[in-house]
Formats: sequence, structure tokens, C-alpha cells
Amino acid sequence: MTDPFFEQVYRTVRCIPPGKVATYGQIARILGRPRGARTVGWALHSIPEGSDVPWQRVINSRGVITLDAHGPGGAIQRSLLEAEGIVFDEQGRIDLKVWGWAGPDLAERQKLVGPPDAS
DNA sequence: ATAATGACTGGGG
DNA sequence: ACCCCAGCCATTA
Repeated sequence: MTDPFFEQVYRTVRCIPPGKVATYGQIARILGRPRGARTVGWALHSIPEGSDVPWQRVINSRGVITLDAHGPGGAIQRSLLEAEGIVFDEQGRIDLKVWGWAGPDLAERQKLVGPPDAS
């Protein structure tokens, strides 16, 4: 929770603009941890309710919602994304070629990984 | 300290 | 393109 990597994950996710999505692996790579996709998932899993982190914009590399895919959690995430204008295909998948986030530019990226800010 | 569990992935069949 | 699986890594039991 107060883990520095988790904080970096939250800062990065907050950079994803409405109507765009990123993958767990993508977030991990941006933060210099190419094999930490599952850890990113855990970081989002431990986000408290009412947080300003747009957790719904993070999905798996196959363009599918992994959170509680068969329960209410997945339905909530899907509705939140559709409310931002994102469209799901017949198979419940999002085309990353269309809705995928390009990622932060170089300067923005340094602000995410670099500053050990602790407010 | 060992084993099981996930909001994951890339590669092989 | 789909399914399966070993590898990965923080958290729990």
C-alpha cells in the first residue's frame, strides 16, 4: 500500500486518459519491471474505494477484463469503460489497436519513475 | 521457511 | 485464432 512501486503504479494509471486503456504488462514495463504484471494487478487490487485512481482503465494483454470476469466486478468495470466511450466487440473484448493508450512521453515517464515524492 | 493463490504473459501446440 | 502451461512475483496461509 505504501509500497513505493504501488505508488508508481497509481501515478501511472492516473495518467491514462478517459477513453483509453492500458495493460498490466504495459504499466509494469513503463516502470522498468517487465515481469511485474501480476504485481501491478495486486496493486490495483488493493486500491481503496473512492480512490481517484481510474483502475478500470487497466485490462489484460488480450484486451479482456480479468477482474471478476463472471461476477459483478467485471460488469462494473465494463460499464465504467463504456461510459467513457470505449466499445467492446461481440466477444467482450476491446481492440487495443484502437483504444490502447500510447503511454507517457519521455518527460512524463521520468516524472513517474524518478521523483521519490512522499506527501 | 514452504506452499498456495491471483485484476498476468509470451510462446508452443 | 484459441487453449494450455511454465515462469513470474507480492501477498497469505
